[in-house]
Parts: sequence; structure tokens; C-alpha cells
Amino acid sequence: MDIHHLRLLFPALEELLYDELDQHGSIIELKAGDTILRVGETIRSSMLILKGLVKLYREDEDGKEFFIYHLEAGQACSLSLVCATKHEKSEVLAKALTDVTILTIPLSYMDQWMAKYKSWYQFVITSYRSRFEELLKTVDAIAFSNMDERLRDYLEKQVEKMGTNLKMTHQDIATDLNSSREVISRLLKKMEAKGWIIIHRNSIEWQKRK
Amino acid sequence: MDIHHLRLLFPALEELLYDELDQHGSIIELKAGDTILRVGETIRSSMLILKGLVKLYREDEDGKEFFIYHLEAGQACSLSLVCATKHEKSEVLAKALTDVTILTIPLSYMDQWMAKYKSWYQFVITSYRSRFEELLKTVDAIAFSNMDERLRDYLEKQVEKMGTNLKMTHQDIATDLNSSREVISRLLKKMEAKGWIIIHRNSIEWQKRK
DNA sequence: TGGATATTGTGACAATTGTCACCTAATTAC
DNA sequence: GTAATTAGGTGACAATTGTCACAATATCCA
Repeated sequence: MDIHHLRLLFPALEELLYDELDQHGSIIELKAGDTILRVGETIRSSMLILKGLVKLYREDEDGKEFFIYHLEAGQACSLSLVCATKHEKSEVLAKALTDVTILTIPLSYMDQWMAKYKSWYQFVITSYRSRFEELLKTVDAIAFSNMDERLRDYLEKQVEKMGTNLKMTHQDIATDLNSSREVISRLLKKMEAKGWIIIHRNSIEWQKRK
Repeated sequence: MDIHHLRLLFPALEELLYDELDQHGSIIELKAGDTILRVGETIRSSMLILKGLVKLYREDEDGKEFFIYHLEAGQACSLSLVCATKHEKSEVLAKALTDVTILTIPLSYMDQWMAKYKSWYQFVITSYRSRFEELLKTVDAIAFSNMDERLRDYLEKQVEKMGTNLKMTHQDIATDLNSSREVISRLLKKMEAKGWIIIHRNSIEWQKRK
């Protein structure tokens, strides 16, 4: 691993911490589409995203997946940062959306780093807090918005992370929003009529300015 | 304040911490219905609930309120525990459901206690994590369930906190679930027909065994 | 090339939820 | 006690979303 790279991705950490990350972390490479963490799986290490894009989902009893938020390079799976002593199980499903490189750190270091490195403490707290806020926004969307607004917000979020050419099918979107393909197709048609997007096969081109 | 009382409410803290809480905390008493924290309000102190029941809400632009979860005696407003240095604004609305006693602690102690007291660190992390899990459950409910299931879950949660005699109107429930009074009334009628509840004026009596 | 498969479009209809109008009954205020 | 207010009941209907059936293409593979 390259410490310089770590410095760029995780700024504001102490110098000694970069060494610790380098010494005790292991690199894992995953392919787009791979499952990183399943619901109920015991969390064995903390995970920092070095490269790529990860999608987190919540699952219901029937295995239906509901997209909650993205994690990108420079972010961490906050739940994995604070499992501390107990062997906690994952509450979420994490999937690699692109090819992904992850730095895993044995859970045993978490407690001592929290106490030893103020910058790590700040990183964990900030990370946790911003995940919490993402989750609150997710609640807002489903509690207060209709599917058309949710679809618009969803596409905007994807564009933000993936660029204006979204390689996904209507079924993919429907699954993420826990809706059905027909509903999404219809709403996309409406958005196309408004000039917000252009629908291609297997992809959607975002046109709308923010 | 009574240190013995603190020990009962917040077990597993270090002895020195009880003294700190006693020395630096201030007691605030609030009446049922009072607003404790508004959305956008700057968080000026950390808050531990000593007595009573607090409801947390998310608000939309029009001021519609959506109930997310309860806080009870022995719990803390986790967002207020990790505001750290910056003057963070509240993302949620907190209301006293019963008369409430709160212990407020100046934010400046948070950072030092986290470093100094392992038990405080554990408390904060545990608290944050369990709030996060509550929020995930809230997401589940609205993402995967219809209103009848959500209403049942909602009532069960109320019963758990408030006992089987729920003093609330149909409108109160509708507001919490971001639905309408008529819809809730109709669903309650169905639940009454099934023998799960008895509807009184201004209250609902829970009958169903768990 | 020709079928098999995957993706999208579309109409009809059902289920759920929201809204409106108006009603009755209980409670409160004067 | 009477009027005003609040809580709750109910039918009709609208809007949103989900489901089903099936058509039309595009793409892939043998």
C-alpha cells in the first residue's frame, strides 16, 4: 500500500496513524457486483474504502433489498468502526458497485486507536455522524415523498457518484427503491418528456442541470 | 442531584464519572408536551434523560412531523453526544411526551471524557449504535410495510414504553405516521374487530398478547 | 442466421392510501 | 343548560402505486 495515497484519501489523520494503517491493514480487492458484507454476517474487521463505490442496502425478511446510501473512497463502513469488543453482526448488506479496494483493519485496534489518536476519534465520530444524517435523509425521502420525487432524488444521487451516464436498467432502479419495474418505466417516461433525461437501453442519460 | 440515582440509570460508568456528571451537569425539568430541541437549533449541550419519555421527530419543509423513535430514562440524545467542537445544529425535533428531567452537560466536556473515561466512550458508542439501529428499523417499517403493519408496530412500540392504555387521539397517531386521521380510524376499527384493541375516546386499550 | 433471453412499453385493473363532505357523540366553555 | 369545540365514523371518490398480460425490440449465443 502507498502511504501517500492514504494521506490523500484520509486527510487530517496523524502521521503515526498512516503507519499503523499501513502495518496492520490488509488490502482486499473486489469486483463490481460482489457482495462485501451480508446481513447477519459477523463483522470481523473495520473497513475503509480506498477505491470504488459501495452501495449499502437494508433487507426485509423475504430478501427484498432497499438501497440506503453509498460509500465512496475515503469513507468507512461506520458500523464496522465501532463494533468494539463484542462480535456484532452486520445490519446491512454491502455490495461493490464498481471494482472496489478496501482496507481492512482488525477490530482489536479500534479501541486503542480511539483512545490513542485524537484524529482517529474525530474520523470515527464524523463518519458515524454523517452516516446517521444520510440515514435521516433516507427516512425523509420515504416518509414524505412520492415515488416521482424519490426517483428524481435517487437519480441525482447516482449522477453525483457515477456521472451523468447511468448504466442501469429500470429493474435495477425498481429494486433499489422497492418499487416495480413498470412504475419506474412510466415515471422515467415522464421525466424524459420533461427533458430531464434520455432513456437508452441499459442506461439513462442525465440532462437536467441541478 | 442524587449520585445513587445516576448509578442506577447509567450503570457501568466509572465512579469518577458520576462525580463529574454531578459537578458539571445541570438539571432541566420539562412539562409533557414541551419542545426540547427544534430542528436547526444549535446544540449547546449534551443531554441525558433522567426521567420521563421523549419522542424524536423528523420534519419536512412544510413542518410535517414524522416520528422516528423514543428516548427514555437512561438514554441520551446521541447526536448531542458527538457534536464535539463545531456548533452543530439539530437534525431532529425532540418533544417531551411525559414530564421529563434532563441532565445537560456542556459540550466542552465531551471530548475530554471520551479520552479519559473508557466507560464514557463505551456509553457513547453503544448509545450511537443503538440509535442507528432504531433508525434502520424505522426505515424498514416505511420501506417494506403497509400502513396496517406500521400502525400495529407503532402501537406495540407505544405500549412497550407507555403501558397498555394509550392516551392518544387518532389524529396524534396519523401525524406521527404521516398519514391521515380517516385512514388511521379505519385501520383501528379493523384492529378492534380483530380484538387487538378497544377504542375509547382519547385513548386506545391494547389487548393483544405479544 | 435464428431462436433464446433481456429490456422496455403499454393498457387494464386492483389495492392502498389520501381527501372531501358531512355526520354523530362526547366534552368543554360560557 | 346551551353552544362551541373536539374526537371519531362513514361513504364517495381521487391519486398513487402495484400487478398482470402481452407486445415490441434489442442483444446474445449456438
